Amino acid sequence: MEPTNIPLQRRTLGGLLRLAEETARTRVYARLAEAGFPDIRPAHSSLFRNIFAGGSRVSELADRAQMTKQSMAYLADSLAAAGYVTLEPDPTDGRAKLVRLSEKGLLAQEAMVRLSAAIEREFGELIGQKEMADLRRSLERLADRLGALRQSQI
Amino acid sequence: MEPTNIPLQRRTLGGLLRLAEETARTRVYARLAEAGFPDIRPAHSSLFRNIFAGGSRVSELADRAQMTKQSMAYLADSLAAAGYVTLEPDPTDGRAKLVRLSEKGLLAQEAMVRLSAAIEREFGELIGQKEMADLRRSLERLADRLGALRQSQI
DNA sequence: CCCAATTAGACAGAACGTCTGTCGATATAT
DNA sequence: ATATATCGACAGACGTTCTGTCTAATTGGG
Repeated sequence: MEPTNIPLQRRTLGGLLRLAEETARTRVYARLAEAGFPDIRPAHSSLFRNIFAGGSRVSELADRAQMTKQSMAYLADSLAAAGYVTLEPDPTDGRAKLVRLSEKGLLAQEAMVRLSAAIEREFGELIGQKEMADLRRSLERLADRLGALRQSQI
Repeated sequence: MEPTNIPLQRRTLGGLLRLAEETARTRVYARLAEAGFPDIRPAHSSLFRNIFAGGSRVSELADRAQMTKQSMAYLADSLAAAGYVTLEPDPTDGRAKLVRLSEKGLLAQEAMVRLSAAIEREFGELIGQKEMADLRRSLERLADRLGALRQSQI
């Protein structure tokens, strides 16, 4: 029997990215639950990642997260039900709704950033902190260039 | 007004990985559709990634893809309906079902690998081919170490 | 050889996150 | 002042995953 058991010789870039991302995501949300934030799910990160300190509108958040207003409204509602954000009418625009992080929401956001950094350090222990720093820098550069592309195409 | 408009100063590792992965995924599946395989969706990659040339069982595929047998069976059924795989009873085990790539399925798998390589090259044009090669090597090392961890924990 | 335990998959039901399409209310610009 | 655009709400759908339960088939220990 030949040792041709590996389905794909060269792993795809997408597969490699996905494995790293999924591992990081799983760890972050598991520890977030242990830390007292069990009702925050991965999808909520599009809100936490994009909200401003003074509050943001749903459509503003949807724009930045590159998703529909409906989807973002669904996330905002579920986070409001769990007490992470408050929803108030925007005084400057009668149509709009302001999403604002509550005290608990701020703590959760801080915990997410802290846990993400911890997992980055753990990855660094596996491949070396210097190599991990290089990896981050490359991903940042890639993200910047891809973002620039997206801007210019609009 | 302060320029404190960026919600998070330091982008999280997960966010960076997700952006790269999502961009690669979107491009691969858009071009796959243009190349004549419009009914292949991202979820199907867990099957294409893990299937052996001689065919594989559903539970074998589910194991390797780290998902439930039900989920993999659903993917296999939908790919069978679109003609990418055939489902035959396994002659060596009356309970089992063999999933095998059809001619069309093989072509699709090749196209996916080819497109993935093309997008990797495009990313390399953005950040430099050498830096891209380093990035891949780091991700491969990380994947290997994470895989080793997972093995030892079972 | 038989019975118990395991394994392969099927089926039903649910949850989650996303989408489209339509709608009323409010702002904005000509 | 009216036409157009925007904000969010509502209803409905789809894709992907999960749990839980079930039958059929296989395997191993006594």
